[in-house]
Amino acid sequence: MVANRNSIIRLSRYKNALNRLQSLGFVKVFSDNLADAVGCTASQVRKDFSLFGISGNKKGGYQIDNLLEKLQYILGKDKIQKVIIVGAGNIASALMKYKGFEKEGIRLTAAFDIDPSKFKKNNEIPILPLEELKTVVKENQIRIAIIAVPDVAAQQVADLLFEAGIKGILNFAPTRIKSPDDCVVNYVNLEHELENLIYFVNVLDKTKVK
Amino acid sequence: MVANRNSIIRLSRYKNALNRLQSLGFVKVFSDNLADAVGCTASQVRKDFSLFGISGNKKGGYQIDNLLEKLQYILGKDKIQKVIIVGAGNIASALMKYKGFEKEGIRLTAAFDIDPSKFKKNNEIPILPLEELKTVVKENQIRIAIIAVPDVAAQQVADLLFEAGIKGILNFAPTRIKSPDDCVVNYVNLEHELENLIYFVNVLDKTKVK
DNA sequence: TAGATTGTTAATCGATTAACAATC
DNA sequence: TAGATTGTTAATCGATTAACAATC
Repeated sequence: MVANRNSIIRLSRYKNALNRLQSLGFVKVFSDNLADAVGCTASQVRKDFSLFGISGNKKGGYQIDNLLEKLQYILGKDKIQKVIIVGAGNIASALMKYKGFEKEGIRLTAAFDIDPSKFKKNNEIPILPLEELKTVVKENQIRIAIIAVPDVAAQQVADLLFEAGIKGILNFAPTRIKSPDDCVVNYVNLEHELENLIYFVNVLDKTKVK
Repeated sequence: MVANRNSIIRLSRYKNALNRLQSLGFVKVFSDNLADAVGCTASQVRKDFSLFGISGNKKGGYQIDNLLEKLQYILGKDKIQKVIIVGAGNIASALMKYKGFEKEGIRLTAAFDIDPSKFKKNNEIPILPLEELKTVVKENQIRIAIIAVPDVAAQQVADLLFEAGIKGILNFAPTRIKSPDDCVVNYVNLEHELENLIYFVNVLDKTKVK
C-alpha cells in the first residue's frame, strides 16, 4: 500500500489530536488513544505510521513531541507554505480573514481578481490584478493556489495557474478541472456536501420504521 | 453494494453535468459522456444508476430531462431544504452571501450566535441569539445544520443541535463530533485540504527525477 | 441486419481490520 | 516475570472496473 488521500487526511487529524493532547500536558500516547480521538481503529493508526516509517515503543506507545515532529515534517510544516487565491469574492474574503492558517504555517500571500474595484494593493493580504499573478507566483515560488471564481471561469483560471507554475489547486468552483499529470486538484463543493447530508438524513429517516 | 458517500457525491456531480448539458440544448446522454464530464468510468456511471433503479435505453442512452428528475428526487430536490448555521463568523457570512444555494433548493433560514453584537434580526437571513435555535428548528422542522464556531464550542453546539432535532451536520470546526446513531456528521476542513495538497505536491516534486 | 449501448455479473483492485509474534 | 502494546502479515471487506449477454 502507498499513501493515498485518506491516509494523509488522517495524518492531519492525528496532528490536530496530538496538538490538543500536548497542550493538555500529555507526553505519550497509544495507538488506541489516537484511534479514539480521530474515529478510526488502532490498527489503522499503526498501519498509517508504519507506512511512513514512524515507530513507537513496543510497550510505551508513542512520544508525543517526537511523533508530532515527524507528522509535521511529512505535512510540510518545516517551511512556510505560501498560497494564493484567485477570485476575491465571499469565500476568498472569509479565508483571508481566518487567523488559523498562519499558525499552521500556511500563508495566504495574495488574492487576484479581474475586477479593478476589488483591488487592494495595500492590504496585509493584497488583492491584485490577475495580470500580476504570474510574477507573484514566480517571485515567491508559490506552488499552491485556491480557485474561488465562478463556475465558467474555473478552467481558464486553472490553465493560467498551471502556466505560472502552480502544482496544486484547491477548487471551490463546481467544475471538474483538466490538469497536467504533475499537478493535483482537490475539490471542495459545499452544495454537494449539503446534498449528501440531505440524502442520508432522508434515508435514516425512512429506516427508522424498521 | 449499497449507497455510500462516494456514490451520492457522484450523483450530485452527474446532476451538475446534466444541468450544463441541458442548458446547452442536449436531450440525451450516454454513460460515456457522463463519465467524461465527472471523471469516472462509464461502468461506474451505469453501476451508480442501477443502484437506484435508474434505467436508460439499450441503445439510446439516457433521456436528460428524465434522468435529471430522478437524480433531483434522490437528492431531495422535491422540496425546499431548510438549513441553519451556528456561528456568525467569516464562513457563515460567506455562505449567507452566496447566491447559489437557493437555486438548488437549499435555503439558509437563519444563523445563530452568542455574541449580541452580531444579532441582525431583520436581515434576509436573520442572525439570532442561540437561545432561539430550538424554537426556530422546531417551528420550521429543520433537520440540517452547519457548524461554523470555534473548535472548543463545536461539541457543545452539536449537542444542542441534536437536542433540537437536527439530524445532519456539516461541521467546519476541526473537531470530531460525537453523534447519536440516527444522525450524520460531514466534515469540511480546509486546513487539512491544503495540507493534503502540500503533501502530494511535494511527493510529485520528488518523483519528477525518475 | 449490424453496430452500439445498456444492465449486470464476475474479476480485480485497494483499503481496512484482525490477529499475533516480537518485545519492552 | 506477566501484561500490554507495537509492527506487520494475512484475512476481510468493499468499491471499482472489466466483460459480455441482452437488446434496441
